Amino acid sequence: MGLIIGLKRCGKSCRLRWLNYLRPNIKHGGFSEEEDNIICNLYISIGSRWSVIAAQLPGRTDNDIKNYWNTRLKKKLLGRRKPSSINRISSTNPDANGIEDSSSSQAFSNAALERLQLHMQLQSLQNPISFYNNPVLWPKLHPFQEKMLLQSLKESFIPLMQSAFPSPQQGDEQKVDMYGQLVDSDTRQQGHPKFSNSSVVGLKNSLNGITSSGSYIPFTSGDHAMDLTIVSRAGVVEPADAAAQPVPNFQSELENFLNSKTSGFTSQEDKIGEFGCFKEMNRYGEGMNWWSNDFETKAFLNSWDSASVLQSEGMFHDYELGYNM
DNA sequence: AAATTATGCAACCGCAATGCT
DNA sequence: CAGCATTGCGGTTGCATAATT
Repeated sequence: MGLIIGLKRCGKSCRLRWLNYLRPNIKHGGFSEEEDNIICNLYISIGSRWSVIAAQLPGRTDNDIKNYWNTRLKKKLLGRRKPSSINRISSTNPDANGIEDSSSSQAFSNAALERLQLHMQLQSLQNPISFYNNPVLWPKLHPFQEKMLLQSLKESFIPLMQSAFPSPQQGDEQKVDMYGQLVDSDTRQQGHPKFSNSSVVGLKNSLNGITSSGSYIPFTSGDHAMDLTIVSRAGVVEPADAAAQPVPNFQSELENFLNSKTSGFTSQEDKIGEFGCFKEMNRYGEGMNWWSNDFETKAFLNSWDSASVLQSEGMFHDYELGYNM
C-alpha cells in the first residue's frame, strides 16, 4: 500500500487516526463510573470484544476502551494482588505485572482466569447459585487452574455463606456481604437470598463435579469463558424453591470441603487467588442489573448474536451526532 | 536536580472477513 | 472464481509524560 501524498502515512494509518482520534464526537479519557460498569460487565461476559463494547459507549472507540481497560480498569478491579502472588505468577517475566506469563509451564491464560473470577463474582451478585449448581457447566480445567478456581470459590463463597446462613453467634448487628464487608440488614436481604436445601446440595455437587477427571479444556480462549457464561445462564435454578430454609451446618461443611479440595498445595500457591478486586466490585452491583435483565436475555435468546444485540443501539451514534445522518 | 521507573495512550502489526473487479 | 484491496478487529509496541527514588 502506498503512502498518502505529503503525509508519510499509509491509508491504513490515516484511517486508524481518523477512527480513533480525529472523528467527531470522540471522547478522550474521563470515563464515568457508569461507563466503568458497562465495560466491566461486558468484558466479563463477552471478553475482549472491544468493538462490541465500544458500540455500547457512544463517543468511545474500541482502542480507547481497550487502553482504558488494560491500563486502568483492570488494575482497578484486579490490581491489588499481594506481591507474592505477582512474583509467583510471572516469575519468568517480571515485566508482565503479574498478568501475562505465556512461558509458564502451566500455559494457561491469566486473562481468561481473571475473567472467570470476575464472572463468578458477578454471578454471585446476580444469582448466587445459578452457576455453581450446574456441574455440567463447569469446564474441565487443568489441575493448576482448578486449584485457582477453587481458591476463588473459597474466598467468594465463605463470606456469602456467612451472609446467607448467619451463625447465632454473629448476631444481627454486624452483617457481612459476600466480600466480607459490613452491610445493613436490608441490603443483605436483597442482595443475598438464602439458599434452599436443594440449592445447597447442588452447590456441593457442582464442587464435586469440577474435579472430574478427563481431558481439560485449555482455558486460553476468551470464547471458552464466554460459552461458560452463556450456558450457565441456561441452567439457572430458582433460589427460593424450598421456602428458603437455611442449612445451619453447610457453611462449615463447605469450608471443610473447600479446604480439602485446596489441600496439597503450598502456602505460596494458596495465595494465587488473592485478588483484591472483589471488595471493590461490590459497588458495581446496582449497575449490573440492566445487564442481567435485559441484554443478557436478549443475547441468549438470539443464540449469542452479540453484534445484532449491541450494534443496533449505539453503533452509529457518533455519526448521527457528528453528521446528522 | 538528575536518573530511573511507571503509566497512559496513540499508533502499529498481523490476521480474517468482506468487497470489488 | 481468483486475485487484490479495503475494512474491522484485537494484541502489542513505542514514546511522551508523570511519578518516584
